[in-house]
Amino acid sequence: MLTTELGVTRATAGAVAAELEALGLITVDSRPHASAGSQGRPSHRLSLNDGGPVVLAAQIHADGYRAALVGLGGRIVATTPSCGIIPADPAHVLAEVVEAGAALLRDTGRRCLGAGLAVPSAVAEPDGEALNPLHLAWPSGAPVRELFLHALADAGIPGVTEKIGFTGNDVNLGALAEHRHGAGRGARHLLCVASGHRGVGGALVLDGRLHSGSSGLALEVGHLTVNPEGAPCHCGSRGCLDVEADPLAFLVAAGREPGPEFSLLHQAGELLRTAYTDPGVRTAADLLIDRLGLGLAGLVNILNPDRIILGGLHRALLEADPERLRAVVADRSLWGRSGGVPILACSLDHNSLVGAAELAWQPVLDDPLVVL
Amino acid sequence: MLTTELGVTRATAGAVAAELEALGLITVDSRPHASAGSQGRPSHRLSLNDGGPVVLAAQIHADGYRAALVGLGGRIVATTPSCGIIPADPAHVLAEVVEAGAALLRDTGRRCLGAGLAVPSAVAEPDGEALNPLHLAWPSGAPVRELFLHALADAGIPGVTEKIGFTGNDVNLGALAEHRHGAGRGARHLLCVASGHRGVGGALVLDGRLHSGSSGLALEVGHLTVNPEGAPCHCGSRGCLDVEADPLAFLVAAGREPGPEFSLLHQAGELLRTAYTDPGVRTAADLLIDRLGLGLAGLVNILNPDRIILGGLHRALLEADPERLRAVVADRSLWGRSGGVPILACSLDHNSLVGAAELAWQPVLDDPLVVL
DNA sequence: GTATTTTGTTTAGCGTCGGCACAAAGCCAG
DNA sequence: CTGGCTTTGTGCCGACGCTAAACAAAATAC
Repeated sequence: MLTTELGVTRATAGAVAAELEALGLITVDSRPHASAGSQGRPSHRLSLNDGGPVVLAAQIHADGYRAALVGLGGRIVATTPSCGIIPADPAHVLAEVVEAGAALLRDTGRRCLGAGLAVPSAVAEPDGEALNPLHLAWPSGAPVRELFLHALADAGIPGVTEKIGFTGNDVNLGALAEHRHGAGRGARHLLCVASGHRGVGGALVLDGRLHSGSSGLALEVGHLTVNPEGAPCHCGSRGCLDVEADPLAFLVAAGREPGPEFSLLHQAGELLRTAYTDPGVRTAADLLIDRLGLGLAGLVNILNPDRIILGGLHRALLEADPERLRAVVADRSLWGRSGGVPILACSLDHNSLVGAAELAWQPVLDDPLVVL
Repeated sequence: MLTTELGVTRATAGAVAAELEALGLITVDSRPHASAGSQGRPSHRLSLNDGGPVVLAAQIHADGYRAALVGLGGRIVATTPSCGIIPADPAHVLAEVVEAGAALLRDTGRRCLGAGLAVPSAVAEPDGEALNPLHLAWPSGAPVRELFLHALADAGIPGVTEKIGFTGNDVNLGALAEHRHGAGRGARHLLCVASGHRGVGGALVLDGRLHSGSSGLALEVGHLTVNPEGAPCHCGSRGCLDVEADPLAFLVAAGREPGPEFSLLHQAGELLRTAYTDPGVRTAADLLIDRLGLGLAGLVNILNPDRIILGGLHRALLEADPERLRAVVADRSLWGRSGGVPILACSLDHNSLVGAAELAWQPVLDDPLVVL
C-alpha cells in the first residue's frame, strides 16, 4: 500500500503498526492477497480490528437519545434504537443514555476506552455547559459535561475512570466525523451547515481541527440575515437564517400544519421526497434554497472554505435542486463567480455519534500508551 | 528574566540566544544591570539588535505608497514619507515603492533579509493576485506578488534573490502585527476590522497564524447586512457594511461633501475629532457605531473571538463612544450579554507595514540558518 | 532458475531536547 | 572579608523520534 508515502518512512510506519497491533486496535494481514497489480513483494494489509476496543458515543437530539459503541475509523459496532422523549431534567436523560450504552458494553463484552457526547446546543468552554438548548426544554447553562461524567461514573463504565467525557455540539461533531471519514475528507477548510429540528447549526474544521471559537460558541450561523422583511427572531433581529431556513419554516412556507407526531425534520424531508412536484411545495423549497444560499454566501465571504457539507433539511434541499443552490451561493458570494465552492451532502449515518466517538478516540491516537 | 519559563529549559534558551547573537539579530548584555529585585545571579539581558539586519516593507494605500525598513520585533528603522498618487499601472507603482526602499537600504547601509508588501485588496492564493482593488484603479487580478518580485529583482535588493516577496492584504497584515507586537498580544482568536478609505476589511488571527481562507479570500466582512433598507451595494445586496460604515458613509451621514484633497479617512477622522459636539456629526457617529456594532455582532456569532481590534475609521468611532459600541455588540450578539468581547483600538503606527515585515521575517525565525 | 522489483525489518546514526551537575554571580549574615 | 544562600548560565549525558541505509523476504518477469 501507499502507507509509506503518507509522509513517513517504512521503518516508522512499521513501528507504529506494530504498536497499534499490540494494542489490539488493528490487525496486520501478511497473507498473500489479491495482487495489487504490480510486481514486487506485496505489502501487508492493515485493517481495523473489528473485534477491538470501542468508545461509548451518546447523542441527544430533539426527539430522544441514542447510544452507540464506535470502533476506530468511525465504525459503529452497536447502537441502540433512537428512543425516548427528552424530559426536562438533563441529569436524568444523561443517566438513561449512559445506562443504555453500558448495556451495549455488557452485551457485547467490548473494552471501552472513552466516551463522547453530542448535544443539540452550543457547549460553552471551558466548563462544558449547554447554552440555550431551545428544543430540549433544558435549562440554559446546564453543566452537561459534568453531568455526563457523573453518569459515566455512576454506570461504572470501566476504563473511563480518570478520563474525560468529551462533550460537544452535534453539528460540530458531525463536521468532525465528515472530515475524518465522510464527504469532508481532505478538505483543509470545511464548513458544515445543518438543520435538524429548529434553528440552524454550523461548524468549521480547519486543518483537521474543530474551530469552536475562544469559548466554544463559534459558528452560530443561525443569525445571519437572509430575509430583511422576514419573521422576527428571538435574537432581536428579523429574517434570521434560524427562522427562515429550518424545517418549521419550510413546512409553513409549504402551507402545511406541523404535526406533533414526528420530528419536524422528518415531516419536512417526507414532504420534499413525496410531494416535490406539488407547485406549493416546489415554491417553498425554492424559497428556502434561496435563503439558505444567501446565508451560505455570507459564510463563504467570511470563511472562504474549500468545501461545504450540508446536513438535515439542508441536505434534502441540496439534493432537491443542487444547481439552484450552487447558483445562488456563487451569485451572492463576493468571489463565487470565479470558481465556486463545492457543496456536498453529508455522507455518514449518525455523523454526530461518530464525531463524539472521534473526540473520545483522540487521546488514544495521540498516545496509544495511555491504554495500560 | 523569565525566559526560561516560556516553555523551554535554560539550556536550550541559551543555545538559541547564542545562535541569534551569532547572526547579529540580538545582543546579549551580561553586564550587571539594575537589580531585578531579588537575590541570586542576575540573568543576562537580551535585547534586539538595533543595528542588525532588516527587512524591506512596502505598503500601497489609497493615497499613495510608503516603504520602510523594519527590524526584528516590528521596529521601524527607517521609513519614507507617504508619497505619491497611485497610477493605474501596478508594475509602475511597485517599481517606485521598491526603489524607494532600495534607497533607504543604500542610505542606511543595512543588510536586507527579505521583503513584504501590503496592498488594500484581497490577495488570492496561491498566485498572489490582487482582486478587485476598488480604490486603486488597478485591474482586478493584477499579479502583485509576481510584479513585486520583479521589482525587487530589478532594484537589485541584495539577499532576496531566491527568496519570496511576501504579499498580503493590508488589514490581514495589520492584524498580524497587532497580534505580535500590539494590542492583540496574547489573544488566541483575534478579530480585526478596519476601514481606511472605501469599504471595510477584516482579518482573523488564530493561534498566532493568519486565517486567510482556502484561497486567501476570507474575512470579506464588508458584505454583512447591517441596514436592510440601506444603500445598494455592488455585491447585489443592499445595506452592506461596506457601504454603511466606511468613511464615505460617515461623511454623507454627517451631511458633509467629501472633498478631493485628503483621504476620506482623514476627512472623517478630522470631523470626528473637531466637530463631535455638532449634533449632526454626533448623530452620524451614533448611526455608524450602531451599524458597525451590528456587523461586529454578526462576526462574533460566527467566529467567537476573544478580542476585537479596530482600525481606521472604526478605531475613531470606538474612541468617540466606546460604551455605545460595546453595548451594541453585546446586545446583538447571541451570547454577548454573558461576558462580552473586549473591543480595543489598534495600537501600532503603520501596522500593515509591520505585518508585511513579519511575513518577511518569518523564514528567518523559522530557521535562522538560512542567513548564510 | 535467475534477475528485478517492491516491501518489511533491522541497524546505525543524527538532531532535539530535558535532566542534571557544576560554575558563576549576585545578595545576606556574621 | 568570608562563608552560606539563591538564582542563573553552561556543559555533558541520555532518552526519544526519526531518517537513511543495508539487508532479508516475497512476489513477478524473463
